[in-house]
Formats: sequence, structure tokens, C-alpha cells
Amino acid sequence: MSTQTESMNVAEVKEEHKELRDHSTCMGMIQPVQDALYVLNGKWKLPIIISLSFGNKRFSEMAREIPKITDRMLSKELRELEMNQLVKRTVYDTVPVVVEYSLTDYGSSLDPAISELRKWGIQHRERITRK
Amino acid sequence: MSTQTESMNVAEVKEEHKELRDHSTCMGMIQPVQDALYVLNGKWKLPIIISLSFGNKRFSEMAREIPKITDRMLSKELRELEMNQLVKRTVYDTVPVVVEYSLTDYGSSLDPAISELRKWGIQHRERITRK
DNA sequence: CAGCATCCATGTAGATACTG
DNA sequence: CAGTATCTACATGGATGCTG
Repeated sequence: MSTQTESMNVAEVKEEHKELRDHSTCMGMIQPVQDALYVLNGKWKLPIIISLSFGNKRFSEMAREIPKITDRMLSKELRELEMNQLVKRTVYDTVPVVVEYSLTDYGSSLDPAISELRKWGIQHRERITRK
Repeated sequence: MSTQTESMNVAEVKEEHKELRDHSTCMGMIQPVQDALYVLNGKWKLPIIISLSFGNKRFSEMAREIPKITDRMLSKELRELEMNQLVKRTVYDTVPVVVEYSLTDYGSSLDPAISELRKWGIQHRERITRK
């Protein structure tokens, strides 16, 4: 009977804490995505990374290649991406000076995520233009 | 000889337009991601979607489950997600009224993208806490 | 070429209070 | 419970012009 009672108590405790567990589980699933979003925030970080995934680029190449971006935003976002070590900036000591941007290996590690996002975006565009 | 000349011309033309093609290719890869980002913009849309991927929720459940979100932001973002048909809002005519939010199938279709983002986020957190 | 400075508009967020 | 209203503050983004 003590066994019986104990069993029930465990079940009860589990039941009592079910919501809390789900809660924690859910938060645990959200947190890493928030972490990613924190680094990739804003409209331009992913476009910049995609642009560089096609090869090293110079500032003005990127400015031409990324639709609608301004110099100001490109400059600002490149700096943040560099600080987070997703992008590398190399200055060649020529006249005039040449600056080349490239993806680090770490930056390239975003490829699978970007690829999935792109797949979804393609479906999404199809869906909204269909309507 | 005419054949030879033609071949060279084609090659030359292709070479001439190589940069333009790369440019268009790159923009074509960026656009769908921008489309996705447009719907998912802001800090809270993905966390909300993740929260609902664990089951239907009521407003205050979500407010408790998503770290740091305010009622105001939750309300605002839910409305936008509903407009984009990623989230469904069901009102039960009880007293007091019960409102249940759920993911649409379309909302669920973001799962693979979110999953990849989460993987990256986990690696990222490990990386930055290691340093 | 590779940006930076400036000004301005909009967006995002928090605090607090309030409603049906 | 499920939000809305208001106010405040800072962040983000855009336009334009300018520099070494």
C-alpha cells in the first residue's frame, strides 16, 4: 500500500509539474533560435551573407548586388558581421586601396539554415502571387 | 572558319555577360530569403511560431512561455501572423471567453527552416560561451 | 573606391493603466 | 482571461552629401 501510495504520489507530482516541464522544454527550443536571431537581426545580414557565399566581394560590388541596400546599411552591417566573426575584411595596400570581404568558415556554416529559409521563401512567394 | 568565328563570338559574349549573370544569379538567391524575412521580421515571430508548434495555446500561456515578451508585442505579432495565415485564432464562446491560437499547416511548413536555425543557434551559443 | 556624417522617418520596446 | 490605450525612449533604416 505504501508502494501504491508512493506510485500515485510520483504520478501526481509528475502531473503537477507537467506544465512546468512543457514550459521549460518549449523555452529550451526557443532560446537557440533567439540566439541565432540576435546575430542575424535586421533586414540585411542574411542577404549580405548570401552575397558573399557566391565569392569574395568588394564593397561596391555588394552594394550593387544586394537589392535596395544603402552604403550606410552595408557598412554598418558588415561591421557587425565582422565583429561576430561571420565575415572577414581584408585590406589590400594598393593605390587606390582595395577592400575585400569574405565569409569565414563560421559564416558558411549558416548555409543549411539559409537554404531552408530560401525553400520556404520560394513556396511563400508562389502562394501569395497565386492569390 | 565561319564556325570558328561564331564560336568565339559566343564565348566572348558569354564572358562579357558573366558578371551580369552572376549578379542576377546572386539576386535570385537573395530574393526568396528576403521574402521569408519579410513575413518573419522582428524578434518575436519565430519564437511565437515555435511556441505554437508545441501545441495550441492561449494568450496568457504564450505570454508566460516566451521569455521577455510583453502582452503588447504578443498581441501585435499574433495579429500579423494571423494576417499572413501562419497562425489561426479561435474564439470559444464561453464565459469567460477562451481564445486559442494554433499553427496553420502553412505555419508548420516553417519547421525545417526553424530546425536548422536552432541547430546553428546551439552551435553559436557554445562558441560564444566557450570564448 | 570605400566608406562616414548628418538629418529625418519609422519601428521596436517597456511601463503603466485600463476594459469587457 | 485576453487583450487595448497611452506615453516614452531608443533602435533601425533611409536620403543625401561629402571625404581620403
